[in-house]
Amino acid sequence: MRHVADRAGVSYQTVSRVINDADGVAPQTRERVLAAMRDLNYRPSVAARSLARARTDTIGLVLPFPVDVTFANAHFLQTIGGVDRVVAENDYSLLVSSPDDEDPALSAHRRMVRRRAVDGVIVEAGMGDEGIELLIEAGYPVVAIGHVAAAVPSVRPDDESGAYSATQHLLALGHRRIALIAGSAPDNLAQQARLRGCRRAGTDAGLPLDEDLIATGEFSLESGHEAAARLFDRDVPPTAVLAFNDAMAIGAMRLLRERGIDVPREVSVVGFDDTPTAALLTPALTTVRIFSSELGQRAARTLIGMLRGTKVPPVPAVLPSQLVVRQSTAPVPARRG
Amino acid sequence: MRHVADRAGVSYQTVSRVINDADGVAPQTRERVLAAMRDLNYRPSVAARSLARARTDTIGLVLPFPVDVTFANAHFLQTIGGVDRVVAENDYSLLVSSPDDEDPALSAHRRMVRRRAVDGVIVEAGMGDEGIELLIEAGYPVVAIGHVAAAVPSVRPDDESGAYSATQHLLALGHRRIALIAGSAPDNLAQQARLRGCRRAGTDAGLPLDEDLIATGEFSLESGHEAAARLFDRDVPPTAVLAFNDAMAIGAMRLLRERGIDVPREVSVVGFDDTPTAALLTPALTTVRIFSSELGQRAARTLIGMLRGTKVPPVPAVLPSQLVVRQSTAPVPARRG
DNA sequence: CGGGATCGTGTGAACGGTCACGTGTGTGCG
DNA sequence: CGCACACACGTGACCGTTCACACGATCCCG
Repeated sequence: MRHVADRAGVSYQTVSRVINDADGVAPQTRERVLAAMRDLNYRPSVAARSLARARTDTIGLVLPFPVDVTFANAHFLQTIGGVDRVVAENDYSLLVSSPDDEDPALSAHRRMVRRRAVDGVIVEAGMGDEGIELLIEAGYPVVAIGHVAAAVPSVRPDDESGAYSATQHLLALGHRRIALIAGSAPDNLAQQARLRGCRRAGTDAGLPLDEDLIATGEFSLESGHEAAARLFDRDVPPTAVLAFNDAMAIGAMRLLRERGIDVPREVSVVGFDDTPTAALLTPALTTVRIFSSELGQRAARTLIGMLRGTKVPPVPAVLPSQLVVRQSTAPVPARRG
Repeated sequence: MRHVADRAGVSYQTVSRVINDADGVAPQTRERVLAAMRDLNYRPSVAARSLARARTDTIGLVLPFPVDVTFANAHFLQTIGGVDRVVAENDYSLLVSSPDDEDPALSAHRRMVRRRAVDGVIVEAGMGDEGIELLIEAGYPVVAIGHVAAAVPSVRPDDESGAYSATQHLLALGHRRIALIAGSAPDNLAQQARLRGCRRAGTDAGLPLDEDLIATGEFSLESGHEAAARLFDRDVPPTAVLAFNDAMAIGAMRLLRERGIDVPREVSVVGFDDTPTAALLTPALTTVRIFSSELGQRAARTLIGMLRGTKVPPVPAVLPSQLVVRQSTAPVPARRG
């Protein structure tokens, strides 16, 4: 309905100029056009615009899990919050796609590819990389958040060194029986990096970790609770627990409280992520901070940069992680008997 | 690049037919076209398609808060999870827009309107209705989730009766000093409905609520904790607490535990929403179930129905809420002294 | 006082699809 | 054996923008 708009005197390409505030349009003409647009309550059509410009100003976000489970994880919550902010600041829209039940590994990507509706895609690493390959084949610029093997730019926390320093911290406090509550997907790269960090800290200190003390959970509070239950049912229970996210650490703390085991006097607990609630617990949780929101922001900025023509090499940007020592860790209690 | 596709023998409108699997195309031709599409790795352009069809097959979702705070609320998590599922099932895409800091009440809606990129909009009620009006003026079909005054179809839980039955439950257990932990936005309609329900339960029983025992929070665990602290600092503390969401109820329970007050023996606690974790607490939380996911699904279905031509009157669909009695409520302890 | 920049605006052709038709085959029927 | 009709496919126009140009004024300067 642009011929309606040029009822305001001029011909409709001039209106286009005004909209894209290109130069080469007289101030008064501009005013006239703007007024007409306002009067007629005119909104340009993105469809036509993106057809002509061959871009949509929309970026896609593919989630590793259904919306309700993805966002239940505080880390994803934060990263995606960061993405959203940057995306909005730069006047892009955000199109989300989440996997369905039938094909968790690929459906979200596939849906994103099928309709050519976005300029680029941010993917939260979670499952394998086949989905990412799909997107690349389809010609999308892609940046990943988290640990991926695919040859795309990515941003991720330094999982290994985070795990390393957390373990080191516990070792320094005298702990020898350190339990891990890891994730249950052995092929997850972030998971592997963290395990590597833990083990390396052990061997570096000449005190290798007890592999029997590795339990797994689903990154939920409940699964942390259950994993802790298994660990503390053992004949010789651990004196410290390092969980691979805060939710599981909180679950473990809950179990310890139920069993009347004091944290940190009897058992130390360390989390991962530094969720907002970590600081508010009693005792406040010692945890590895990974700057989730920054991760998301950085990913979004990288992608937008790529869309604007910046060449970005397909290497991961690694953001440092940082151990935040609070009240849930303490020296190992003196051995009795 | 459709002329590339009809390298496969036919002329490019036939390809269009194949894509939209319209009838009137010979099976073998169809096969030939499909093969060609596959060979050339062809994907139709949504832009062109939506230009020609005057629809985008995308629905917009406007959030009441930034992504990270919206999804931190379990209720929103569930509703939007429901929306997402239905949207995906019906082959629509989901475009999300969240408010920025400058103009929380309108920016998300405005951004949605500016680019005419969606066929219809689902809005999570939160702030006022001006944003919704904006969308209506722009000509969008809109359906709201939650309590709104605007003349649009909406789906919402029965807040009033939920609050009513929760209060009634506490009264029936003999509680007389019932504290409320409400939200802090007095003009929120859901909030008002819940308060109305509580009060009505009181007056119906001839035992009006003590208005002094109404504290407010921000629907977070921490704010529930703080509100409870204020309530239990009083000379004559309440014997029951009804929080307007589960997170605040959990916060209250945490405070009570810190103070050595047993739930439910000494104080009963009731939540609202029936978050998945509510059942997993110890003691398991008595709470008002509001079927959040169904709310979202229903909203999405309604909107999609509207997009397909169904006329939907601008009245709210009210889903019943239902009190789930678990272990956090018990008869008021016998008065001592 | 005329000619080349420069500025403001109009022109035509895409962009990649869909849709309402029109046309050429093959089939069934009288 | 010829007619009507269904079916398969091609034709042209259009959806609402942007873009590279062409064009006519205006301006500056020699």
